[in-house]
Amino acid sequence: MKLWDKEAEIQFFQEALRNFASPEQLFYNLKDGYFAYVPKGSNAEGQTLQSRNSLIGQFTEKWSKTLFEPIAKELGLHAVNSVVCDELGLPRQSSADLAFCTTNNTVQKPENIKLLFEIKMSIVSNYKFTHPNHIEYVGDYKQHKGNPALLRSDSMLKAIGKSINIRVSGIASTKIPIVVLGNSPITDSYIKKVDFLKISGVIQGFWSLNPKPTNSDYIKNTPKLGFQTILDKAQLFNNCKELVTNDMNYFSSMISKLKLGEIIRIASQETTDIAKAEKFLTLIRS
DNA sequence: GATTTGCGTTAGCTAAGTCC
DNA sequence: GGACTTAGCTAACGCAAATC
Repeated sequence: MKLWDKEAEIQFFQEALRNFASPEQLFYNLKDGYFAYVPKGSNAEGQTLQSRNSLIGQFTEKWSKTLFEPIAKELGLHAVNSVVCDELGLPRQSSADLAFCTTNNTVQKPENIKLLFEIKMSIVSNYKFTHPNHIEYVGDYKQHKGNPALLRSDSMLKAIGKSINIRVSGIASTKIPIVVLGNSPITDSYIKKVDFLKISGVIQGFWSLNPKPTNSDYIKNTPKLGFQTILDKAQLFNNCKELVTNDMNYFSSMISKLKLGEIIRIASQETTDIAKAEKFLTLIRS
């Protein structure tokens, strides 16, 4: 299976049309024909397409599961959609889109979840539909009005908010890496933020699974790799392996140097480095 | 120096769907 | 039936750079 590309987007439309969806559910019905997005310079004629949302959401979540399944297997894990875990603030109504777990169940204990993914993917480029089932590429994301995936500020904020929500749900979440998956680049205004989110440990990365979203310029990676464009499956595998095999711990605080120094002094009395770290983590959370 | 333009963001709305 | 989720669009606003 390949990474995200035009064929994946065309496949989505054709599958949806074959199964149940009408052209009106999937495309803007404009003067010049049916379009996935409103081209720049065109008028939306009052339309705001809603009917595609849940369809593309379901498609990208299943698509991601299929892409990650062999990777999970290689690491001795299962790729599971819609994971529920109350201790992590993931109820049934707002489950994790995708996760690597030790079992294939939807309802999971925190200790069996090894990696959490939040998926923020959409149709990226623009396409024109003509009856009965012809779909033609008409331009990249710079040529239409809509902002796909991670280029939308509210998608970024939603992903960050959901991750924070997990991080503040309790210490059970501190051992689980969180990754946001997209299929577009990010905007300039989020470059510093994604790097800071990675350095501070809140989110381990924003990964675009779309190696070539446009032929013109786009942000491929940020300086600290808070955002990365995934170019091949080997890179994807290595990234996942690193997150799953390193025994990592998230911690955060807002304390005085005096208090911090005290914690370090007490922790450093332990004999081994691991024991020092464990003592430090206990103290900083108390 | 004043005005225009562009960008990023928030608030609010929409339609379709899920869950309880 | 009600609460909530989702992604897209519009209106409005603040701000700063560009232009007149």
